[in-house]
Amino acid sequence: MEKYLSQLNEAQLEPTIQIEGPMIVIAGAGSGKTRVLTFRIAYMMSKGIDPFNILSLTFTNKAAKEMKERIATIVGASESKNLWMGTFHSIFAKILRIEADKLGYPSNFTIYDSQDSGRLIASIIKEMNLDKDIYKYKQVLGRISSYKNSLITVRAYMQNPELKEADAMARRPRMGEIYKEYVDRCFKAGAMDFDDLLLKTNELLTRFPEVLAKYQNRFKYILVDEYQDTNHSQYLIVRALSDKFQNICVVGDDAQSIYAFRGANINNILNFQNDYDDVKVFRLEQNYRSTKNIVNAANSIIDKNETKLDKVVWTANDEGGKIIVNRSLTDSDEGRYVASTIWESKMQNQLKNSDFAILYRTNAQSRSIEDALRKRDIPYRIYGGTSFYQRKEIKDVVAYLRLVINPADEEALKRVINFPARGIGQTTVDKLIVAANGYKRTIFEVMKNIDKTNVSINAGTKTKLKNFVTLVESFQVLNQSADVFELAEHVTRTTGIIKEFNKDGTPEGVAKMENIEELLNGMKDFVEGQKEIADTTGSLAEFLEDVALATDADGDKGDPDHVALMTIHLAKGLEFSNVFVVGLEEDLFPSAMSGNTRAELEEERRLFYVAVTRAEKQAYLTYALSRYRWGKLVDSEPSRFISEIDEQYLEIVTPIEERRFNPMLSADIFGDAEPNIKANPNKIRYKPAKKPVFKKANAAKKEPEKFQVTTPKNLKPVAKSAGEANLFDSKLTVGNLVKHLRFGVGEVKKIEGVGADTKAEINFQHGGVKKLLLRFAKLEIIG
DNA sequence: ACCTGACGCGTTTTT
DNA sequence: CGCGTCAGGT
Repeated sequence: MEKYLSQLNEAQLEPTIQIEGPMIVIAGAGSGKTRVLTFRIAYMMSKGIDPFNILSLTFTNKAAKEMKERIATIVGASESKNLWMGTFHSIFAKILRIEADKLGYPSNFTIYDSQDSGRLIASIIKEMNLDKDIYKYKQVLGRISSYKNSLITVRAYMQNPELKEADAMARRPRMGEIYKEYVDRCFKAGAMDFDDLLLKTNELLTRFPEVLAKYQNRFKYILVDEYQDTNHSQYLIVRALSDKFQNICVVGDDAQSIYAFRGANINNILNFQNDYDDVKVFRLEQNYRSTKNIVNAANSIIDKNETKLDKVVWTANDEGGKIIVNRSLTDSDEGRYVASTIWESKMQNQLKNSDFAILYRTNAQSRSIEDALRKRDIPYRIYGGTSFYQRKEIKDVVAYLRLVINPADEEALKRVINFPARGIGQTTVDKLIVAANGYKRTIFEVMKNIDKTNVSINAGTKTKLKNFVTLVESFQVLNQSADVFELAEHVTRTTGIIKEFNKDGTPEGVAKMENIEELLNGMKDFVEGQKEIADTTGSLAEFLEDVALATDADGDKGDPDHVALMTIHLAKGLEFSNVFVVGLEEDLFPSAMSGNTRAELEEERRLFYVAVTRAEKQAYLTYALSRYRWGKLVDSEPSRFISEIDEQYLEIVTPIEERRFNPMLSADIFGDAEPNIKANPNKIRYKPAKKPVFKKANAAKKEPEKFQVTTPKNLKPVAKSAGEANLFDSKLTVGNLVKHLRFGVGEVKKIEGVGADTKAEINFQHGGVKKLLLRFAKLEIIG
């Protein structure tokens, strides 16, 4: 242990070895907070504290897994196995399953994801004959979610005239009824939504003092990471559990609080010192991650916020390169800039794909970037977006499995009752829902006993319903003997899902089949993996829980050497050597939705701070003058955030292609950007371009063609300098021997593509086979 | 019950 | 632009 502790600086060491009592660690970006948490837990265990008594709450399951593995290497796997470490949602889902009967829930309750919740609410709104343009299901869901996060139950809502009035003012007087119906239906379906996992935990801990005492005694030591992103419901759980022993350690950075939209309350971290007696406060202010330029630039950003704790992040690292700011004409030009810059930088600095990340404000922005990366054959992976488990075909298969575990699961049932089509239409389903509500039974029970009901459904349809019930029950029987993989394979075959997607050879169908195959493979891995873990059964229920709480950040499959594409939210806690923050435009970042209040704008600014502080060596900020939004080309202005950075840390690149290929534009754009920042803070000040982007590598030679990557149309053969063959329009053929600056001599194996995308596959004596874009590769034909 | 085509609306961010 | 919803036809 001593060996590990010696790796810490003094500021890190203090909180690491402070075990007892309430404490807060205010940890600046890149200050080694994960290391402190990890070592602290290992240290506690080395001092004889039973891991069984330690509860560690993380922000993602991935973070928990990594931390656990790290601790295992220090104290041994058998010890660390007993640690309770995970997200609020996954930890308390586990506890709720144990205690479910106290709340009237089955222990195998379903977890509804946001899509399930949304569909149920939409269905309720329809059943109540409400105008769906006024009662927008997403907004209704948002309201309900925020009630739950503030512990406003249906009963509390009904007794609160202010809330009712607020909803009535928003032209939604029947909000309370929807809320009640939604809660009732979830309960009847044996389902909890994400917010319930926290709300019901609170209910459990308040209503049952003996349960509270049990977990208080169990979790004598509690750690909470990313405390700035906890909501009220989570706050109360932490308070309740830590109340007896007060060994509570929270870690966080107010400057990185970016989840207010989901109910996170920044005051939890700002006020922590008032919540407990004799709180010890630690500050980690030395950044080990980034260059001076990046740290200083980030500080100049966060300085603009009023709400913040007192903290100064600094670094002893190198100065580093300035943050490069690039403007493009359109979003696709922006994509091409990013792709070509990655390409160049990889070549010239010997970097891997995984040294790069591209971060954006909204998922929709990934498309133009993807296109550009694909064109250059740069491997990438998109994190988040519609994640694997949210795809239709996957949710369909999973819905069958959910029914096996919990046939009361209304959303799963509605999903697959007529998929693949078996002649049970909407009208029938509507009748079933009405009947189920009338009989106070689940839809599945009504179907099962359809002959004993007075539901007016014709005989043929009744038979179809009975067949469906039999089908699901046969799966339940198989589940007694088969593992998850075997069951799922059986399900996809007997339901006709496989046939459904195979019937037309459309690319979509093929892709869906591949996804289902991937799901099955994942199940096989799960079954294999669970065999090694003693205290799990590898059961279907466990698999489904993993699926329900899977995070987009979880699971890294495929080639690990890829460029990472993700939203800034998802990038929190991660670091990359080179980071591109794209789409820095007003109404996009900061988002148009956040322009109303100072608090919202400050959150956007913290988000920008998070984005910039992901970078270790080099950060790039890009924006486009126009961008496709909703299929229309929309003009955009540079984000105010760019001009908020102290300009001494920036290097503003003048995109040469604008001048070269758009003489009209270049005159306008370069002319009107006068440096009147005070009067118009949204306008960026443009310095004349001093140097090209790749100044170091290109210092010796001028290579204007680097900036000509706009559209293929614009690419014309460029004048060749002596001794350097530009092969763009050359007669390079298969079999030629060529010489490359870095890779040396090689033989041309294949030529593919046309125009700007012409690529040659070359087998180099030393570098192996490489695919090179001819317009960039400086090749000399030598034979 | 189910398919087709027209239309209209939406994008913050996620456990 | 692309998805989901709805009316109309079969």
